[in-house]
Amino acid sequence: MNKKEKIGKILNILATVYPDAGTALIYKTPFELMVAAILSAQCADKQVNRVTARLFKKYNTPQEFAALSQEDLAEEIKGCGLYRNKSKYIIEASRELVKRYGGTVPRNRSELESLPGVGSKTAGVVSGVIYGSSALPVDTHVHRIAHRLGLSRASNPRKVEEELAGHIPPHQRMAAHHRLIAHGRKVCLARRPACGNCHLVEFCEYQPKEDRHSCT
DNA sequence: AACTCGGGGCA
DNA sequence: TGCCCAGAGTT
Repeated sequence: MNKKEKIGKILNILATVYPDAGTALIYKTPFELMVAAILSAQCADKQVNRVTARLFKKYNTPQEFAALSQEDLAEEIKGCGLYRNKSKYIIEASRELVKRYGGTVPRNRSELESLPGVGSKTAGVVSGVIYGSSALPVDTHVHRIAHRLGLSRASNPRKVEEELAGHIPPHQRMAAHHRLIAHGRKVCLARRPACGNCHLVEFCEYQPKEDRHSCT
């Protein structure tokens, strides 16, 4: 079985186990999606949704966010952690959007990554949605699972993405992203993976140690 | 490569 | 209570 077949089988299994993964990630505009993606760092979606529901009733555009002070926005986004960093990133990114992109969110990943607070994973999510899911953002979960399944040995997330995406049709990549994350949170945990409940054991090269459970 | 930011979820 | 995050920037 070559790697393409292996990935295909894995994604088919994940599709049956996590059919609805990622369907809640819907925002009205690319800009609101970008703000939500920045807020998502190290924070569960549930909290992000609670904060953004409140936040977007007051402000919706890059122009409005660009006019806020960091202190004011920090107060608005309390509840999903890292609020000082995130408020700074969101305001500076908004100002950059107004200044360089006419208040629109760029669709190019390298342009997105040049924005404050927008790194590899966030840029991948934003451009993935805008591009109709051609990206396969690699976060810590996707990264860890790719290693355990023997799908990539790279340490750079973008390199991992290249190796995976090459074997996945463009329109299936974002779904794969969300399903791998769902699997990483529920079963393929970083510390104590629930290998007994895993549907992918036949493809997995990872053997948890007796008393120590490292990442790779 | 290691460190910082941070509140909420969960055992 | 302590431990752990659906990251990104800095040193």
